[in-house]
Amino acid sequence: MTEPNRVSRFPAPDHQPVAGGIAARARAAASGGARYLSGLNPEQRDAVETLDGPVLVLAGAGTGKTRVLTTRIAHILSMGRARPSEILSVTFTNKAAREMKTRLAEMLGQAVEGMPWLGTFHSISGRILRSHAELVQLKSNFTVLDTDDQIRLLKQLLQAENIDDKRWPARMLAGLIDGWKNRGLAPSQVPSGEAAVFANGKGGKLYASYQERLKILNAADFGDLLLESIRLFRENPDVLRQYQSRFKFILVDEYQDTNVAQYLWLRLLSQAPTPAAATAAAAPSPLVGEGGSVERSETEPGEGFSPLAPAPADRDPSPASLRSAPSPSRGEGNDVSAAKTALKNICCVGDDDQSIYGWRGAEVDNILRFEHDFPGAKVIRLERNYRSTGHILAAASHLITHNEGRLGKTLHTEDVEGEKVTVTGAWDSEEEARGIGEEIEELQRKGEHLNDVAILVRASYQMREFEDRFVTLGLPYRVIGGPRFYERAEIRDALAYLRVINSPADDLAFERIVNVPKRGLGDATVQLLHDHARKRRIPLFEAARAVVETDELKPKARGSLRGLVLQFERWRAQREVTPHTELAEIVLDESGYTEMWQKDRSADAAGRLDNLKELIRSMEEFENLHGFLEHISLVMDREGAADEEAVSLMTLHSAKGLEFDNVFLPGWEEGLFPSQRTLDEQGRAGLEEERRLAHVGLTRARRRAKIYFATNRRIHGTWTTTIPSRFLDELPSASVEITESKGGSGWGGAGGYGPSRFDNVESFGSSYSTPGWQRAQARRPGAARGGSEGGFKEEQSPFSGHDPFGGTFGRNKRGPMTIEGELVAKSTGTTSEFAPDDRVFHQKFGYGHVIKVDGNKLTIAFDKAGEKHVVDSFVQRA
DNA sequence: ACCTAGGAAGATCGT
DNA sequence: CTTCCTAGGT
Repeated sequence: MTEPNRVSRFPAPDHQPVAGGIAARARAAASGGARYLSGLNPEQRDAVETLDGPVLVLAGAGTGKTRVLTTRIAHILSMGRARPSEILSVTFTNKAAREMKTRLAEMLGQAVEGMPWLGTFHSISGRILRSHAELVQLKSNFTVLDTDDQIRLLKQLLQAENIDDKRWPARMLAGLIDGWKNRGLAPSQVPSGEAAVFANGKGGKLYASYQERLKILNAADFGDLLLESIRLFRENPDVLRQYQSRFKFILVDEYQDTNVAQYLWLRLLSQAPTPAAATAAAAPSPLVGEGGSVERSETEPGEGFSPLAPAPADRDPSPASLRSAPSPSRGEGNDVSAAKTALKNICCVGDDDQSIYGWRGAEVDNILRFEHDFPGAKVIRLERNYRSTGHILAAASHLITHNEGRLGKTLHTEDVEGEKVTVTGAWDSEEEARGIGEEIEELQRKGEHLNDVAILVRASYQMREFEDRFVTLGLPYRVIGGPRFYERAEIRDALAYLRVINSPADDLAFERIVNVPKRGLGDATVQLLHDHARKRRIPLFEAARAVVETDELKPKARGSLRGLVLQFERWRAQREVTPHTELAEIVLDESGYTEMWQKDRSADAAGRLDNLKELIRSMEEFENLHGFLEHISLVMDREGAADEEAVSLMTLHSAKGLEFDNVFLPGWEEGLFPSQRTLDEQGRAGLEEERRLAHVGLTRARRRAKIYFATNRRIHGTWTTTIPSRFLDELPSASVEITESKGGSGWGGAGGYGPSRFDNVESFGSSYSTPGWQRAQARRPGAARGGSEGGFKEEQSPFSGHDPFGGTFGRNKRGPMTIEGELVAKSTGTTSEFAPDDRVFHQKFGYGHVIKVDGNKLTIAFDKAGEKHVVDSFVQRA
């Protein structure tokens, strides 16, 4: 996959496009008078055609940002200004990278493999790091640790230091270390004041020993990918030079989300090669700067803008001040013109109003200071929105004006006014879900496609309610960016096996699976291995191999461990002769891992086995095990069948960059959105970020934006009354319509809920009086506590009108009852193939038995998930 | 070594 | 209401 040699073979003096290559094709595409340029508005065109010097494109939501980026690449190629491999193009998410590849492919006709340096900051950094791993004390097959591994490792360190991990949780330390890494700070660079806040001054030391451990484990965490490549560049100017001369053009997407480390990384790469290299590389490179780059490198890597000599920590530990620290050295000596020619052709695209990753270390400051950081930069604003109707855009624009400290853009559209943004109050979160469910069904009847409908939530725990509701309704949905595929336990276990095969020093992986499935190797055994390993400074696996030869273990454990060691050795040998997918199957099989789940009768066991199959399927795309493991933690995200009609359910964060005709925005309540925690921790800056998030949410909508809030929401399991979000008051009334909830009572309406709501329960008919229902109620003692197993809460909670069959009850005479009527009528028309007491299996809820049948709607008591109402096509006979 | 019950603590956002 | 962790029983 990656060719380690590729980089060192560079630089190639030849700028002629390779015949038949991507560039040639781009040229061909351009032959008709640059056809790809037509259809761009003047600003977009300017952004595409301004190739020299730094460019900042301020692109508001829906103004054609991605189009500009991809067209710009096409333009560079077709002008013959660079070859595909000389363009560095970074995005934040894999999704965005993929999107760009697809769009480019459309524009140029496949051949995007020719763009090797299009990817996320992390994947590109990782790739660079692997080529020079030994220079940062790693081996090229190093493991990328995810958050879970990170925490476990830190826990071990805390234990070793005898620090009470109750008082000083590993999570907190992980957060601190992440923060430091985001700011480009190595252990020695952390301001002592900050290093002291954890565990009575041990924070800095722990960070240092964590980094040491990582090297021993041949591992890097996410932050390291950037931090270590920065170090690589600084400590090895020749390596830096290679990349500097390689990349003729740099493009950055979502620049507003870059953190300090990413800024530094970009900054290093965007310099023209330093003099030492200039003689070698600059000559055949007429593209970069005029007359070669003879300027003194005001940026001797390491000094110039290093946050190493940052503001005294006691002045103000806020990131902003640390961030501004480098500026004096950067700005001083004002040889602006020199700096101008020293900088490469870097084009950053972003929108300060969509900066929503402050918590991850993003510095809006980066974009606000662009002109300062890249002197002579040209700033281009894209303000014409091609996405949303007038009212939606007006609402979003007006809302965001409440933020101070923005660069200021005025979005406008030539689209029709369209429908007003609706704001709907629901009594509680269940009603909210019900209301949205019904609105979606209504949209469906109007002929809308479910693919054009999205629900965007602030926090992922809001999703559950919708999922439950949609399962009940039989409404297809897909969760986007939910729990990451590779974060699932079974995937991580499987990967751990493969990791141990690939890299015997991977102690974390070994520890994870040494007793999974159960092999009788418990804490005591593992402890013994640890002692051995530490004493002799060898990996756990080696320790195991050695210990098996002694009689330190009880015979049973010893035999079991020996078996495991032998198995691994066999697998490693097989690796040479067996295709990696096959090997994976063998490993999962022989280790007993598959069997473990096959025997498991719990609800999700079947799903887990499916996931394992999917994992193996996904391995096919890679040449070998090594290549697969390299990419897995960075690139892997399951991409469900996207062509099926389904409502999309996701967080606001993961919605960035997407658009839908119909967007539902539930949960606009104080405390949830804006999130209390953000407010507490970041004050006004936090509030502004939340507001930007709201802005992002609204601008995802093309034709309909529907905001909801609930008056009561369950927080930590207890019902709490909430107040509507302040953001609602910040919407322009002319573009907003207050509507009544279709899911029941509505909040503002005359009196809302009366006691009469309950009166209606009886009259609602069959469902509550049927024997099945009563039996169900009788056999559910949990109901007395508030329905711990789902459903049946209406008994003691006057708030929740949970209706078994997905309709609405209550006294809303119009709409809802009709809908219910339809549903009931439909359901009684069909006869289900199921009967009470049938044993069934459900993809999501697992095994259970049928309590009641009503047409195609079943009431099922699931073994694990409690009682649910589902459409019969969702279950199968067990 | 394994399992279970029970308590305590805790919950954005994601490469 | 969850998940995580510990303690105690087998």
